[in-house]
Amino acid sequence: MSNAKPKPRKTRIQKRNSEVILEAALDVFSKHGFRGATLDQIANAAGLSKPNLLYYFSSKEAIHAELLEGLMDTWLDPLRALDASGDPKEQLLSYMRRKLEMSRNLPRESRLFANEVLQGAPRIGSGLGGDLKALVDEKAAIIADWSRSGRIAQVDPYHLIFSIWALTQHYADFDAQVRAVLGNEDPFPGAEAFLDALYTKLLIP
Amino acid sequence: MSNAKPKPRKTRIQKRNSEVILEAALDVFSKHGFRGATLDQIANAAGLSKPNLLYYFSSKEAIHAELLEGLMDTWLDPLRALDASGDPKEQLLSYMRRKLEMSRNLPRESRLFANEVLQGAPRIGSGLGGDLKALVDEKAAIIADWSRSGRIAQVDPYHLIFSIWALTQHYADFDAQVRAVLGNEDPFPGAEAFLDALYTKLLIP
DNA sequence: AAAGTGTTTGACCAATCGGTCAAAGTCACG
DNA sequence: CGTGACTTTGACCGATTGGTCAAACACTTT
Repeated sequence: MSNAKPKPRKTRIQKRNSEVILEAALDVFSKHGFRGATLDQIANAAGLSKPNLLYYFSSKEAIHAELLEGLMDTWLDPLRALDASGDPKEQLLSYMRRKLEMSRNLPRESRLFANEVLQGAPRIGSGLGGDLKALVDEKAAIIADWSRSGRIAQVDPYHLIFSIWALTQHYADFDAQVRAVLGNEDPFPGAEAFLDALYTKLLIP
Repeated sequence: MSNAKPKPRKTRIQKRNSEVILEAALDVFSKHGFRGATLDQIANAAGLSKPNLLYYFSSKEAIHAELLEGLMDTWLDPLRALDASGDPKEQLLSYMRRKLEMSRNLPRESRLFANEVLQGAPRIGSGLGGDLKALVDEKAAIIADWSRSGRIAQVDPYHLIFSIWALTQHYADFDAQVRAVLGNEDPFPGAEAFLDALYTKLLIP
């Protein structure tokens, strides 16, 4: 509240080490959750000493907060790209594919969010109620319009968005379960084919 | 490996306190994850002292393990009920509805599993690769038969099952996010209507 | 090369963690 | 009522945790 962190990294070393720390922290936090992660693990993964970590970030919470904040934008980008003037079915399928690709390419980020939301989003609550809700409301209105004008089937736009989140992130968040069932085969090609068919059929007016 | 825990509770007090402890532990573990939960929290929630907890369970891990094991059956029951001789669409929709109902009525159980799987299922790995995989393989074969005989559309049975897991459990596991977007409105009626339409359309041959 | 700024670390700390133990208390039952 | 088994707990322990601090080190600038 009182003292805004000095975001702008000044020196070359500061920039490099901050990035190294955030990268290591993403690894550790996504694997063990906030409470399960330790500063020693992060410091070790970053190749720095623990006091050195705390020279760059004032606390464990500060690292976690900066990670989440920095990721939020990336995470919501695909939804932002949903274009009211595009072809409805194409827009929604492309949104789904982008989210699925993010699950494949950024599974740690997905699990970081999942850990946070699972436990009630205690450290991000405001971000969900604010930016996220506003964005979803805006895009849900677009989808509702598409439904109303008969360009896609009648669907609840909120649950449609939820379904895209759930189905795509599942492959990152529940990777252990998916792999336990499928063996070590890459699930993403099959997932994309399935989801393509699923949403194509759903959206037919 | 060496010494099987004496499962059978003998006295009345033992039965009662074991249940109280497991109930409290479910609350705490599902809210904070294994690492985030403390014995003091569980003891406090159960209304017992910490040493008293450890009189009934030999360790924190033992409580967690018994919780997971006891829940696994309940959790897989709806899938077990999938009947090869029933009507395909009705069977699958009814499986989905049961899972959705479990998300509504047993959200703590859902989050307990989610926490465990999210972190790579370190304390349950064998259960996933064994019982779960066998059950899913069996039911996937049934669904594949339905597809092959043209009674439902051509769908990958594994991803169909994953989708039911993802879509139903999402409402329990990501409750914080759902509520942040929808307000405090109950999401389940809308979810059921949406999922009904989704799977009805998907399964049409 | 000297001074000042920025960086790194070993040693340390209070708090909390899971878990132990001996002693005290309570219960069932002959 | 008395006795033996069952139950409860306060005090305690070693390990780990997030975090501090002063001193050492390195780098840049003049």
